[in-house]
Amino acid sequence: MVRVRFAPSPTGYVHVGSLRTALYNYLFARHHSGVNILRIEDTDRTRYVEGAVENMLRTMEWAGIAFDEGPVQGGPFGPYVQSERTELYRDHADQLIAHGHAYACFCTPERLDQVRKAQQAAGIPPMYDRLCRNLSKEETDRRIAAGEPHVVRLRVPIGEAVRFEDMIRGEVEFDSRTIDDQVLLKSDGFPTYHLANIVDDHAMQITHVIRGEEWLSSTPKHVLLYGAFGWEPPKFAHLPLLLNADRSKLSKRQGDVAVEDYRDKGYLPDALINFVALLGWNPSATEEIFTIHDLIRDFDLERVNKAGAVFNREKLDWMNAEYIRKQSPEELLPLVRPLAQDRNYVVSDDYLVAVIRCMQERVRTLPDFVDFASYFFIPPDFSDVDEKYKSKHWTPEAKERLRALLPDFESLERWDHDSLERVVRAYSEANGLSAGKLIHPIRLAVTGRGMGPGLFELLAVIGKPESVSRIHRALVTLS
RNA sequence: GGCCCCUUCGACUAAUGGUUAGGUCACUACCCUUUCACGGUAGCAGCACGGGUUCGAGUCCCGUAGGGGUCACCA
Repeated sequence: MVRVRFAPSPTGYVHVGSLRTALYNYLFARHHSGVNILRIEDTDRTRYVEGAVENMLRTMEWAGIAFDEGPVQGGPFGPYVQSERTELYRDHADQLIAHGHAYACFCTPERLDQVRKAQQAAGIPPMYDRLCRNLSKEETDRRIAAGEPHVVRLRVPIGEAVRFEDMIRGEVEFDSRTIDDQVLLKSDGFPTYHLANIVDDHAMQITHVIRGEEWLSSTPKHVLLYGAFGWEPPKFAHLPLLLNADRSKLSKRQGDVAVEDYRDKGYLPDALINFVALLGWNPSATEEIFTIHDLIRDFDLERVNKAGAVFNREKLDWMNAEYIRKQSPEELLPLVRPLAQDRNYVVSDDYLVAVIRCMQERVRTLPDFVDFASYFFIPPDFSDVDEKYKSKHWTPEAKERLRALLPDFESLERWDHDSLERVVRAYSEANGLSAGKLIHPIRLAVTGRGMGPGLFELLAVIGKPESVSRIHRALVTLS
């Protein structure tokens, strides 16, 4: 039975890289009819962020990533929050010490800092100098009994090759001389990531550890820990990193990295998921749009790439537009409604649906529905009018034609697309001009813009009284 | 700097050792068209470099260069 886990630390928002890690875990679990587990890694009390867990839960739900075991749904291996399992870690640290695989270290942060600086100055790799590694049991016990602050460190074997098989990269080997005597238990009694992670992965019977490549270099420590406990390590799969445009690790400084940012900017969850799924993995290379079911059916860790992938916003925009086009206007309504509300646009559902239908194939994100087409909600004020378009189409002759056409509009009984088109075409034919000579000035007068939906459908949505009055008004105010 | 990982169009990627190196985004042109989009057609553009193995290398091996990650009582 495949059992995988997504193990975020609650830092306040969900990084898109974390989203992809969570997604791959989810896809892998579902593909193999396995179990997807959520575990909160909150062992750093100094980084505690109020509400971060709740936010993460909400974001995962928005993204459609479900968990079979976790803090919300519980499960046979709980609790699924590390800060509630500290006793377990302490017991295991003791066990390690008892078997000689770990030792207490009394070095102060100040001393460690000094040692590190000296090493850097000397040009040698900064590592713990192992001062406390060979303290006698008596001295150790005495100092602990005296209440001296200490940490517990892993006793890394000397001169051993540590190797493991990575499902994505193949065999990876480290010389244990390059591995630090890692702190396992901090002086506050909380475990570090390394200890808690291994203890929990084993306790929760995790079969595959799927995580970001930034963990690759600490994996030998984990392998050593499994060995020290006498446990069989899980299979590892280290995912390539998500990158900025300059190919550095995707970071906050260079744009949006939080899933919440994309949600708030009007990206659909299915689009984000589809996009992020294809960053580092591709099942066919000819198809780009995949439903979550497609992804589950096709997902295969063996096909995950080794190299990092640049997060390309333009392709995400395109994909989001694809997803928006695939929805029905009615499905989009509840997503657009709050945006209209935010801008104090008061319109009926029917009206909003009509606007959505007009704009659907012209937007990339949800807010575009209301921001690209504010004229559906409020009259244009021409403050940001396209001067080129205006000078080309808002000529004295054009205004004359509009004045002449207006009575036909005012007397029009059925104000719908076809009737409007008939009237405009009839007029232009009768006067020997192309329909564009009428269409553009009307568009400008009614919308204040030189682009947008077809004029007749747009007028039909805005309605007769408003359209006619806007034309009248433009005729007097717009010079 | 040590260690580890990586390297196909600008970006995401495909290619049993035998292809004119394919697709998608972006970009360009054209078509459609009342504008903008959508849609359609075409185009631009890539195997980091050097050796080796092989009849044949993007693909296997070695090296070089470049990029990245990591070196905390953070995860």
